[in-house]
Amino acid sequence: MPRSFYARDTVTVATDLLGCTLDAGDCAGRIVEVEAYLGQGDLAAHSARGITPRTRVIFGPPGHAYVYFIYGMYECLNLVAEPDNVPGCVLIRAIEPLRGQDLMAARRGPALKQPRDIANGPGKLTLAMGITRKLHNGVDVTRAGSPLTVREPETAVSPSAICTATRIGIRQSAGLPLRFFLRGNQFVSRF
DNA sequence: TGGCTGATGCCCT
DNA sequence: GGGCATCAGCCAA
Repeated sequence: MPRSFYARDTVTVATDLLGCTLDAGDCAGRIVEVEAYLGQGDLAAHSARGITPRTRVIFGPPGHAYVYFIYGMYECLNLVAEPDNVPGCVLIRAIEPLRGQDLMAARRGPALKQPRDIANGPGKLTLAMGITRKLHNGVDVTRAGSPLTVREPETAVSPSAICTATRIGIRQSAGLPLRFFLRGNQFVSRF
């Protein structure tokens, strides 16, 4: 997807990312669940307290990856939205595996029981796809040859197929309807 | 089936 | 030093 795709308001980018193919080179999947983190009035967003060494990329140009470390052991992937200097990003929470399933399952390790659990959560997704701060934070996902790219949906997503809910695992601004997922998809983390 | 908890490290106050 | 955009295993029902 071109940079203009990401240079829009965060909620629009979030819903339009549903159905897109996320490609990490040796594996790929269909985005089925996302959350929007806004620049203003959203205390759950890392950008809520301004620019810090960690949040710098969220304030940078759109179409870049923001990867952060959480709970001492997990990485989470976001895609930066909004024009340059305006904060806003989309957390990628779950994918439906399309390519490299065996590799992803191997990366997840022996704890993995069912195929649907390969990447149905932000920490599982980055582990399965080999996404890390060291390799992926700040990379331009619109650049050909980037270690992380996004393509338009293989099958179109109709607006009626998108469910809206509150975000998972946050305390502040918890009531905002900023989580979006594909209706009935078995690879979503929570229905 | 659902709730609780330990693991574990970084960021920011 | 407190809190955190998580996960898996354990326990009680």
